Amino acid sequence: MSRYEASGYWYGEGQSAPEAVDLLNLMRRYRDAERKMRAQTRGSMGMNETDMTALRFLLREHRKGEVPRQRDFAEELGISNASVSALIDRLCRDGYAERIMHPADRRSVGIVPTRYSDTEVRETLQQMHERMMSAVDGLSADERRAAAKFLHALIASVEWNEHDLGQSAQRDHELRDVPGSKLASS
Amino acid sequence: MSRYEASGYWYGEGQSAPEAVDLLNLMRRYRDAERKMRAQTRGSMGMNETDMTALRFLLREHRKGEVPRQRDFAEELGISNASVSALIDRLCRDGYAERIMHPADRRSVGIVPTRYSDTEVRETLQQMHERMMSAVDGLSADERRAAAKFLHALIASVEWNEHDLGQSAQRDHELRDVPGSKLASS
DNA sequence: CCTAATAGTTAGACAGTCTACATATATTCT
DNA sequence: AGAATATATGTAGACTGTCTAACTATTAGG
Repeated sequence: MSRYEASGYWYGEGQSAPEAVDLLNLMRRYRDAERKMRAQTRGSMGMNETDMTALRFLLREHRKGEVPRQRDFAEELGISNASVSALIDRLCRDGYAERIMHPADRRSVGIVPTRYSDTEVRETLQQMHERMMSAVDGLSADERRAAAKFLHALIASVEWNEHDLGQSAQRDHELRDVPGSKLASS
Repeated sequence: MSRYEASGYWYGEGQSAPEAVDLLNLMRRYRDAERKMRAQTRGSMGMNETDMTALRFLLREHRKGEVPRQRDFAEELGISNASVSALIDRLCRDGYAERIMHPADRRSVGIVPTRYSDTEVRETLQQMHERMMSAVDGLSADERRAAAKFLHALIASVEWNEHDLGQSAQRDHELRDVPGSKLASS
């Protein structure tokens, strides 16, 4: 209990539907749950966020039959080439990946996952993925349509920002006046 | 275009509904869009992830009439007291927060946001939040119900892990032997 | 009072990132 | 072919955010 859902608690068929704010709260709950879960996985594997993301990218590419190069990681992760060098060092040191010569370009280094890393990740993330899949499969066609519409609406709302803002921010850092409070000591 | 939706592209009423995998892909798209957007906001304010999360927590508490202490930040963010000290130093240095004496406990420091920080954040994140609200408001009651059901299902799938794993994770950090593979070069 | 618990700070170490520079290979133009 | 330029990666040194451990100040219990 103590779930804090603002208005509608059940949504059970004939009941009152959830408000927009309830849905956004649910999204936040989902995001937090996922973040927590990923943090746990990372923790148990002794990895940081970036390295974990890199490893998942590597496994994804590998399954597609691609052999990514370091520059691909830099682009995917949004970090510098130098940082990728260090990152791949760590993945290799800990036995998750290996450097091979790239077949087509001798300047490049091909990155491949070890069998170890595949099973390691599969045992954690993929189980959850399968549970999510079967859970969502239990929805009706109409419900899936509605969920997709919902998500499309949210994505559009978020992506709208990227074109709009991005310039006005770093202004007047001096004139900060503090709110009237100052309710110190007592 | 080039949206990659796997099977159903329209979901337009009588059309074929999205598969479970499509919905999970949409969730990923949403997550990536949100992450990107937050990264941009952080960047434009010159802050890192943790500091931004802390500032949003601070504003949330302040609006509720609470005056959080440093230990509250440590708990919320999952970092040590020492790191919170440094974090609050940064927030104060950059004019987003101020330390005040806590009314009830002279050991504690109360943290309050400056008016500056409120407007700064409001101008960025809150606009998006309002757009999301109105977008979701455009859905029908049935659609909102379905979206809620969808999210509940996902949350359950993710949180299931926390009870299941979590103990069998932090074990054997020593004996991890690297795969037999070693399938290096070509 | 004395002891233990709690809130915060400081110091020192470490990890992951960056920029700038260095090296090796590829590509293109005469 | 030879030179100039572009690409892919590696290395060095600095910076930031985190941690643990030790320290001060305050509170709570006996």
